[in-house]
Amino acid sequence: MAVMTTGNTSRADLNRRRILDVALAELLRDPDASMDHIARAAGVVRRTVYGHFPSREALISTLVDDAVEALASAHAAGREGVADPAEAVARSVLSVWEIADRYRLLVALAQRTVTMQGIRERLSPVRANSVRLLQQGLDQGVFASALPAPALAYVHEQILFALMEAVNDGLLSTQEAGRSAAVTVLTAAGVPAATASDLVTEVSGALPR
Amino acid sequence: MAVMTTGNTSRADLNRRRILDVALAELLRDPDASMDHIARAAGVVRRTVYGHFPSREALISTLVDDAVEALASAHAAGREGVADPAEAVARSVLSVWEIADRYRLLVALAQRTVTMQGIRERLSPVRANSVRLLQQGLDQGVFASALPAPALAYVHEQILFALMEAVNDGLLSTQEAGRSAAVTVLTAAGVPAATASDLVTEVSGALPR
DNA sequence: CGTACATTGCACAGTGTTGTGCAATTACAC
DNA sequence: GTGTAATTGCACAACACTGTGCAATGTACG
Repeated sequence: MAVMTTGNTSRADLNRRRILDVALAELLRDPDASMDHIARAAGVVRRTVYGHFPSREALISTLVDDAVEALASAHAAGREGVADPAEAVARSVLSVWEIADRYRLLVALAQRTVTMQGIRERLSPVRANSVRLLQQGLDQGVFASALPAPALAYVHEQILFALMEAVNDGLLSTQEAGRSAAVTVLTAAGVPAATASDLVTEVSGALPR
Repeated sequence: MAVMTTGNTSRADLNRRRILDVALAELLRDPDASMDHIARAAGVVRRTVYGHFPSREALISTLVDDAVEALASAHAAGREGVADPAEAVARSVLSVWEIADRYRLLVALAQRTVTMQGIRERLSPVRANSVRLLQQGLDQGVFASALPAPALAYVHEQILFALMEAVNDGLLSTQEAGRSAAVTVLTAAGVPAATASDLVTEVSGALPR
């Protein structure tokens, strides 16, 4: 009986991880994908999935937990120790872009009445931070939008998803898409296009990458 | 046997219309809403819905037909006889905004693999027009975005939906939301915020309303 | 009133999905 | 190899939804 610490890679754990990865992809394609569909896509029989997750709800819940955590930390990482709202937004978008697929799944599942009524609640603190940041920018006159901050946050979010779809359809490369997303979000908020572009290249160049 | 021309309002026709209206709303909330759910929301029994539409597919198909037609004509109306791409975009957004809910349903249904594979195809000419218009703006330097026109079209579309949700959540009034949508779309495309705002107020003031 | 038509209530078969049980089989470690 | 754990292949029961049939009820209209 080997002592199992975090990071072990037994056969079961590999399967579990693969199931989660495939489930993310499949649920992104169709939020109502069946357990059988997910299982087969993961190269596994439906019964095996139930060996790892007691119910469909549990599987999705695990996905949601991971996504919320990843989103919150990505969002926070982007704006820690940054005073300028525009720069904070730029860094935040670049950071969130890395996990945008999980973010998108969260929103897709939250829209669905059937699946988890708690997603919106668990998402709201993150969104509140986003709104606060945008409000700062509006107050300081860095952003010139006529929209109230909460509405601007919706726009912010949907721009990310629009560019994800663009990447999905081969209109954009993944790397440049992150920067494009940041620039477009800033531009939509009312930052002059040239300023936004310069800011993002500067910020993304200074990233610890 | 009365001669029935378009515009009659028998009891059956009223029910049919109400079912369609309610179905639009319910399917917008949940694209997989059951026939029973839609029927009850329309104050009718499930069997009655099948009296008007032979199948769920047929009901949705009717909705889709109306939506595609409405979208195409709204989109066209916005840019007829207008030379400036920015003004055309502004008018187009204002026009499409009137039927944005039907537009949104189309996109929501198209994402669903199960429901109608033909929606994307029937939507593509409209989207092609949108892309062409945006491309003009980019070529003439009216729009300053670094995004390719097709990607910008995705952003354009999602901004509309974001502001619909904002209206839905009471963050914006319906009337001002239309103008805000136009301004935000233009701003996201790289038109300076002040210019966009002026253009839209001018255009919307000149609208035959 | 009586006729025509729309709606209702119920019952039904077919289908897809979820979650569970259990025995057989397979992979991995020692 | 032997044993332990995971995976597989069925076989269930329960449930929700679709689409149809038919008799009963309701509603408009002359």
